[in-house]
Amino acid sequence: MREAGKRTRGRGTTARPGRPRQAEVARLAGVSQTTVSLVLGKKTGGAAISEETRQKVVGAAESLGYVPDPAARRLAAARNNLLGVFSFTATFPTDVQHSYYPFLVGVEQEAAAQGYDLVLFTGSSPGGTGGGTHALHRARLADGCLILGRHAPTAELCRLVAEGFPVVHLGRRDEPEGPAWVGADYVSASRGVVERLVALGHRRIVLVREDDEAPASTDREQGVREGLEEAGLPVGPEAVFRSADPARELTSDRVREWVADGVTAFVAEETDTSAAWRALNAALAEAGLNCPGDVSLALLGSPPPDAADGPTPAGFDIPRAQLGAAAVRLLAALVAGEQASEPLVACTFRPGDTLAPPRRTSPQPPDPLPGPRVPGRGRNRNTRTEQGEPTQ
Amino acid sequence: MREAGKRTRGRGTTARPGRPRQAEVARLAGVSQTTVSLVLGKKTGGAAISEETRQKVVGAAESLGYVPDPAARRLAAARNNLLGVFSFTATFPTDVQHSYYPFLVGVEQEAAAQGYDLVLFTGSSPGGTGGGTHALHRARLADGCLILGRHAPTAELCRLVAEGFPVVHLGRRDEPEGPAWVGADYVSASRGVVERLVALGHRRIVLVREDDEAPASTDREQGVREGLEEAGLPVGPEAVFRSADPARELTSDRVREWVADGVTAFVAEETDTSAAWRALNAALAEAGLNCPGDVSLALLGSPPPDAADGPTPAGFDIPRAQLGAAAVRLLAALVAGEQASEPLVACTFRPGDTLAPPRRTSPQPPDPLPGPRVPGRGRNRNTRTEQGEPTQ
DNA sequence: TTGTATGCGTTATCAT
DNA sequence: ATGATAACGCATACAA
Repeated sequence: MREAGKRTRGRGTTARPGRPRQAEVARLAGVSQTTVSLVLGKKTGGAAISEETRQKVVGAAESLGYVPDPAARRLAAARNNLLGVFSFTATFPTDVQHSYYPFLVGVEQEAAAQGYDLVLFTGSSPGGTGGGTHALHRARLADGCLILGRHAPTAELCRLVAEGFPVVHLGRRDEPEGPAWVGADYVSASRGVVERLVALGHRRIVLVREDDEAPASTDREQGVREGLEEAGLPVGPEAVFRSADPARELTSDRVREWVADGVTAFVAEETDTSAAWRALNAALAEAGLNCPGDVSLALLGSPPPDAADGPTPAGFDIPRAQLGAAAVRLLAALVAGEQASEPLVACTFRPGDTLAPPRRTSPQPPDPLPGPRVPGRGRNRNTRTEQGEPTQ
Repeated sequence: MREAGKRTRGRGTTARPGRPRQAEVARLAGVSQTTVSLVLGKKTGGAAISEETRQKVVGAAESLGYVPDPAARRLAAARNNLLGVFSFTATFPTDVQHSYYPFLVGVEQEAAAQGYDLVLFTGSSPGGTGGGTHALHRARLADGCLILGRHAPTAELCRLVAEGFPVVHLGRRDEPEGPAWVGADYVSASRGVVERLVALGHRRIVLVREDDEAPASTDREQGVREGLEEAGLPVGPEAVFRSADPARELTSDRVREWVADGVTAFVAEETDTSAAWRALNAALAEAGLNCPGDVSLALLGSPPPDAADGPTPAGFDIPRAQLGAAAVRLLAALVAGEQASEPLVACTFRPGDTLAPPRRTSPQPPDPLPGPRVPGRGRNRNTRTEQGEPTQ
């Protein structure tokens, strides 16, 4: 049935006119298609190919303007060199501030380096093929998949993971059976900040944070606690001020009280809103305390863009590009069947200009580093924030 | 030869564990693979499929998490719902200023709306499968492809186009056989700016531009000329100051001369460097002329970000997101085999605060509007910029 | 060293 | 209304 060449070409909707195939190159070069594949694929594969045939093939290919068909290549190779990127808010929101752009910088670079292209799954927006909660199904189109937003449908996600599909989440996750992830090492970074303060001579340091259970928050607190503990400083409740509404509850009176009580440095967590940081600055200003002089300040994260003109707060920056790159590396490793290693990426310390040694007028005894001194009403230091080391 | 199932799986380097295929869906549903393809492909193809089998198939596919393999689909000459994005500088450069981000905003939105996912081909960076000048080859994995940078290898590009592969370039192109494109309507926008100036009473207007042959430059000039002509104002060489090095050649003396000669308004083109605009401002400042008072100023484009604190220059903004969206719409149309329509996207006028009526002290006769002023838009006789409508 | 045969997953044609 | 079967273009185990 079917005469030769009956409908050999132009079957599909996208008729591809004269694209030369390996077979034609082969004919022109007087060799077999296999040889063409071998030569053009550069796969010396242990064996060699006579320089003569190689030349013939290359010449023929060139004169025909042969280019390999990626679809065919990928179909045959059983991989498509595609890494999916899933963001459960728009990947490119109109407000650049909240975008994943900084991560994408690293993602793209590393993907290119690893030889992958990126598939941007156009979010959970309607109109997409999958649509809605089933959006994740399209992920299988790629060799593996990167999750960006925090609002991925957990069930779907875990299903993918359970089925062995390589998935990496950008940002920490706590599910035991959840996807692999990479995240910033907030604990170490925060501890490092406290260490600097201690090194400068500060002995009473207060962390100001919002009332949030996000890992990003609890990690920072743990880091601060570790730093304090390490220096033998009190880690009791008086070391942390936690408020759901810092703007109102963090008053100038409260600040004055702290300072009178011997506090010489404040550390604020950084969040979407920077509420803690803003409130702290406002309260200090209202209390008439200025920053490097009267008290030292540090911000556990990058300053909000609208504060670009003030003094640069000391603290740390999240290496977003590196995080993106790390995520891609991890994903590539998973795709290749290798095992993943360290999911944490170190933050970089930002000296800023809000740090100084404490005023000597404070009521602190000038003793160096006191031992594990547990102050009067100190509850025990319960550093166990219990989120455990990442298992990935 | 070859026993059945001898090496059916795991041939490739990256064995993808359980990526379900249509055959497995078929087995689970108790039908043939063909039926699965029919059902999942929604191709009613003349025949119908019993609702019962359809349900079985859909159910099986869903429970298996089946997703069609894009490569296979492509190879079989079908569509992917994948749109390629090719940027010939990094898609996400570290310097956000120069990025395609604003375009991508629209691209993503419109792609989602049209039901496409995006494939970001990781630039011309080495390490990519194709690498170097052959980077464009990978495009064929998608149904069509968007070109972002200005440095795409023209030959390859035209080849794709010649072979009937849907390609849309973001930004004007002049090749007759080149890809379809969408671009900002600089001509109309520039003409509009001149019209405003004229409406304010300006009769002597000078365009300051760099020495560049890019369409973006010549279009602006043409728009200005059209605006002048329309108002019956002189469009001779004295209306355009063109310089390869405005910073040096656009002196304060030159500016004073113009003003003495009756010039009351300047229009500067906007480029990468904003050289014309900067030079103009510098010269005016040095000449002691201030802006809305002594002369009116307009900028044919968006002001450079580092000028954010000065007065907002009047002029127009390029609706980048809309451009991106328009590009996707066009590409989708091409993929669907439809014909393309209007490649130009209108810019939005920016009033700014650098415009005012001319000083009455100038030697202009206060006569109203001389000449054939056509107030309406008469949108073209136009744009005879000769790049013709895209032939796609 | 080169050629032969076969499969990758899908769509499309033609039989049933 | 379904099921075989043949491509699509390339890569590879295996034979020569």
